[in-house]
Amino acid sequence: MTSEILHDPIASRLGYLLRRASSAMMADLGRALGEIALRPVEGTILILIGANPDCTQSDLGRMLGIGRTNMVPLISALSKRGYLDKSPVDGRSFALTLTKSGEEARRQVDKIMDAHEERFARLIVGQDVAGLRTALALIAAQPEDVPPS
Amino acid sequence: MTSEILHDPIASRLGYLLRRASSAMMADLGRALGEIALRPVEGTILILIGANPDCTQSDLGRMLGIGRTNMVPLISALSKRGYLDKSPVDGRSFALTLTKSGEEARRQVDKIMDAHEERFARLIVGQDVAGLRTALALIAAQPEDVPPS
DNA sequence: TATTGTTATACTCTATAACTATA
DNA sequence: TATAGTTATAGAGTATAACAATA
Repeated sequence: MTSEILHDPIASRLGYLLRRASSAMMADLGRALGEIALRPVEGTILILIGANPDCTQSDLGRMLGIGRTNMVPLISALSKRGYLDKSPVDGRSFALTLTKSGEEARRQVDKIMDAHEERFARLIVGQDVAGLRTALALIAAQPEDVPPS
Repeated sequence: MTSEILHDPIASRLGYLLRRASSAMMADLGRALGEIALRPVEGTILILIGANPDCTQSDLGRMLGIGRTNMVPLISALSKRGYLDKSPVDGRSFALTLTKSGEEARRQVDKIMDAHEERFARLIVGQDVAGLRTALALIAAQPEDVPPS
């Protein structure tokens, strides 16, 4: 068993390659963002609020494909940590903005994500990166992406 | 908020594209394999045992990046379902083979996975699919992939 | 001493149902 | 009637510690 050569008819499947590549890259980002005690999804939320001040947590959920119930603890944690301000605008929703320290964290996330991307870009230098992005975007655009309301 | 145009500075990140593409493709495979009441990981295990008769569950775990503790319920479920035979070879490990119905299930999985891949191949026709595979394999080969012993 | 299989456990991620308040 | 936020809960997926039997 251990001494035998195992062959892997699954390794050539596009879906499996995608899953393993995604997993490797997410693990790297998780390690990198661990330096500032943020998870990838939390870093992403800071970036998105920075780019879309006064958006709601439902807006973020729609962008990220995360159901509104699962947004609650995410926004709550970032808020308790002093990174977010929630100002009622609607009576039922809150406009989200970054606090001073939230903006500082966002800047660090951006820097960490840039370095993370650069590490992987070096791996695939010589490949058609633009084509890779196009192909991934086409695949990602497939429905699935119909998260719970 | 809802009427505003939200912009998404994260959508251009390679890691995010990978994650969304992987998620979309896994969801599609999950739906497709749902027809025979198997999850992607279970279908994959049937394929791998078919290609590697007499392998152990630890062998499979190493191939898939799944820790040995988490292999237990997977193999147990497929075995209870009558898809696997476990024959002791070692005193401490079992040689896994497909039963008649396991082999039949494996054939169906293969067919379903072929159709699933074909659906997505059509999406990216015209793109450099070989280059895509190469890039994904390079990314997937990054460590991470150091699962618990 | 290292490996295989196992149990128990815990944490994250994701999904559903049900509720309140508001538009 | 639809939407925003919330709570509670359940199911995957993944991780660690600890143990017994075997190599």
